[in-house]
Amino acid sequence: MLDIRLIRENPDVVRQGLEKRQADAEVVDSVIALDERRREILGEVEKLKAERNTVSKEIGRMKNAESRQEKINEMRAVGDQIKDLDDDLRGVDAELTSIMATLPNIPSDATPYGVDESENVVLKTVGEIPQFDFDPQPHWDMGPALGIIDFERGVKITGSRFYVLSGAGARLQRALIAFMLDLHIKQGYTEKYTPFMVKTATVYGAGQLPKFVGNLYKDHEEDLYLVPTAEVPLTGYHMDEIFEEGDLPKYYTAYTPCFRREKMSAGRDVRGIKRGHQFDKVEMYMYVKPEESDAAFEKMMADAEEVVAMLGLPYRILQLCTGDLGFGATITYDIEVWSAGCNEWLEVSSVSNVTDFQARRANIRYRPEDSKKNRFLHTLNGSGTALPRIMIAIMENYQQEDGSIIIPEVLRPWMGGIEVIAAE
RNA sequence: GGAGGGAUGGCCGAGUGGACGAAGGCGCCUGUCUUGAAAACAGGUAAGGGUGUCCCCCUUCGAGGGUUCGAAUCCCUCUCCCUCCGCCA
Repeated sequence: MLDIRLIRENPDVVRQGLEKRQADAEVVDSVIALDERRREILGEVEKLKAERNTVSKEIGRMKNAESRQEKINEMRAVGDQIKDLDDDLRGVDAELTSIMATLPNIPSDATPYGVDESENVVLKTVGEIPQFDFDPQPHWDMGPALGIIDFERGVKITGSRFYVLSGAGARLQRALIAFMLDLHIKQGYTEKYTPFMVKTATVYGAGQLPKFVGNLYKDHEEDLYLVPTAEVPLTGYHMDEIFEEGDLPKYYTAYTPCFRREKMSAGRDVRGIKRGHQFDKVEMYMYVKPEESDAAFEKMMADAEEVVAMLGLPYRILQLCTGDLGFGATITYDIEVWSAGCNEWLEVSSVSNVTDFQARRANIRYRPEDSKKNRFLHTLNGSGTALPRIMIAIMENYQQEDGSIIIPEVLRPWMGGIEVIAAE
């Protein structure tokens, strides 16, 4: 959610921000009109309420029955007016917030302008793209051949875009999760195990609603959503709370499965495990003071980078342009790893500074030491990292001619010492 | 799933139609006293909003509706928590 004051006082900043994102900037005008109307009604209704409050107190003290009744009648009329105005106000308010809820965050000045993902900027590329003296296979061939990914069983028990990991494949994923969580703990994050189902207010607070209803799974009977990312419960974790300044920053990491309907990507990436309706992810999340969020962003980025670096995967870092930024983000870096079999860069992490956008929606503030006024804090989120795609990169980049896979050294402690995954 | 009880400020806890944004206590802050601290005493101590800026107004006593001139207090709906029974990993 944007600050209504920003829109009121600097509408051009907001318009330009929306335009940079290739979003419709005209809504700003309706927001301003509604805001004006709202404050107009508010002024009127508050004046009437003030009158009613003072007169009602007088009535309580009045002895003379006649003049007392007269005042009561007067106030009854005032009460009717208040009721009408309150109804108007409710209507205007609802309309205003429903529009506000659909406005994305304003891009940071540090985010380069661009129309769409084709204009994202490669900041750096690290590691050598592996060369093979044989034809490297894609994971969707390797997985079934090694008996570690079972696509047919996944489809049988659930449907398309579901798969079963088996034996060393399942264990590899579990090793990666443990490796990442342990690394993030060392980097200063506190591990959280959160609910995988959340209520509407929680999804709204993280900014996934109302805009992304179509991508969420929902239990309509209980009115609960399956989390599309750990970012959602980690935002909700401190919803409606006020921190003391000294309690910040808070760094959290959490493993969760993520559930996404992928309605927008129907027919895309249907092969392999690149885009499933259910995938696992380890997430990093930060609550920080506004003046610290730029530095926090750099830290989180470095922390995510360490994951892929330690795994020895060739990767590159992309800075998203304004046209490709996520809904709540002001600035985002993506990490992509190379996959030798699919022959493409795979996005495994996305680190964003959301500034006060989620904090405002979820009502998360802190009390500055030198001020009475509570302020919204800043939140950041980043994957550290998404499991299936990391699995793809490991399988494809560490493959050998006989179809076996070498396990990266750093994972072996969690693999029971297994060094190679080979066909039985 | 069945039966009952509850939700008030940072915490405990009073309050069943008017002087209650809310007694009292704890905690915290400031001042007096003190070389300093403690104690004692005095004062202060919620959030949000407003074409208000040290003065005021509005809203908020789990949430949302309603009754009333006036609601923490009465009515309705919902949520959450606790106790007992049943079921269960």
